[in-house]
Amino acid sequence: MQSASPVELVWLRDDLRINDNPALFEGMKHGEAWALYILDTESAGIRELGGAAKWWLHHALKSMAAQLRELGVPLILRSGDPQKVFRKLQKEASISSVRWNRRYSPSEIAVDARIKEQMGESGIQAHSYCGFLLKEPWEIQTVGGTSYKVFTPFYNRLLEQNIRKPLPAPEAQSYPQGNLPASEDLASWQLLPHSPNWARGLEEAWEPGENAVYDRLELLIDSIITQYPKKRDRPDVDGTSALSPALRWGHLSPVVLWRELGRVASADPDKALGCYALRRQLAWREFCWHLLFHNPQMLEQNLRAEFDDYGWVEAGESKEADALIASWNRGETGYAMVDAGMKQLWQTGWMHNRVRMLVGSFLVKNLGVHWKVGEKWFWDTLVDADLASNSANWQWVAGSGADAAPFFRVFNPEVQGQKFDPQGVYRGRFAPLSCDPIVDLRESRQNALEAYEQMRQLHRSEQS
DNA sequence: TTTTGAGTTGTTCGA
DNA sequence: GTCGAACAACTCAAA
Repeated sequence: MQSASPVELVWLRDDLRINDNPALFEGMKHGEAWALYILDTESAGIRELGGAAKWWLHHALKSMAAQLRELGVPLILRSGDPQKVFRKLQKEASISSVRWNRRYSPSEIAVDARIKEQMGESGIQAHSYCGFLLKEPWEIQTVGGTSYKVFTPFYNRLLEQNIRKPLPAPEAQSYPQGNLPASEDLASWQLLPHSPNWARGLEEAWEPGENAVYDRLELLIDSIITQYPKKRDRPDVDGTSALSPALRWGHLSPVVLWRELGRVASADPDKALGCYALRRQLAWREFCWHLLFHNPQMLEQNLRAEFDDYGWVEAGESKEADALIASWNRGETGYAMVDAGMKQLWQTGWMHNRVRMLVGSFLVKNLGVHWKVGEKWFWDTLVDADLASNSANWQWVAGSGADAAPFFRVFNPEVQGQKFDPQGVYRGRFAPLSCDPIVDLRESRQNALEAYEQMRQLHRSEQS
């Protein structure tokens, strides 16, 4: 089943788009291109996708396959260990080169490095590109040549950078005539939930894939952006970009968004503040990947080691602990803002940014539960679950991160409700029924502050 | 090497 | 009702 001339293989991962996709663009430029997506179920350290992410991936791949078909590019689906997948594919077809856009988590870097090596041994070219971030994590450096640990100076340095021009969608090629290597059936991957189908709310809320992105971007630029600095904090209105899943799955290139915001800011002064505020948020995504790239241990460990002594409750530690965690998971804490957030997450696979902070603060500080418990739950339930953002932001909330909120900053869900959901619209939509509070806010806050004080003293005595 | 200024997103208390 | 201070020093980044 040898193809007539060697093919350009484009290995798709978190870049399910045709616009500004460097690997796809270059592959198609150099010859007949085929696209490949591997569901990696075997590589060491690769985290299995959460349920909501699997749902998204299923639909995103379907959408991407259709887009690629129009470009004349076949999409081959394979599952298993990428090394074995490539070895097999090398026997089934004559491959000239493999291209991909880089990934940055420690285990993914390891996988990609092995593939690059394997290609080298087989005499196949391997090229990687920057398509997931604005800048490579190693390109942003302090004056001293080290990585950043504080957001603001990182952001200022990012603003000095030239952000490249986006690439257009590639021109179509004619769909390959001969036999193609077999593709696995997407349905056989069983990414969709079955009995029960808990994804109905997700189906109503989202349309995975690149097609839906540009409608949302248009709405954002036409109207939302003007009010963005104020309304992005309001969970009761449609005031955020809602582009996080598109960025997570690569339906939207951060470069496209960054440049578009720059263009709009200079074209319309009324929108400039909103554009810069959203750019700043996009820079947070960038900062999280910068942090993870330079501190790969942060997926598992507190970035500030003294928090190892905090004494957070872990899952499975006791019946009482598991009951608290279960109440939080289900949105049955008795605090309407927390419960609304957790129910929004469960129903739609997404939660408003401000509410994420508040439910996080509640879990870690008021319930005294380890941030890893929350991190895992978010990983499983968010359609935009992003490894770097998730771990960096949970550590931020917990106070254990490099540039974290001071620990004494404890969100009060009732005060937050008054401020950001003044009419109770958000609470009413997602948590109309309330139960008895599972903890006392004042008392649990006091306990947290005391435990923090104890940890600090322990840390000080350890140091001396 | 030392110094200096700054650091996403909050709450509570008391004047 | 409103406003400023306290909460806690500590680390980072740049000069």
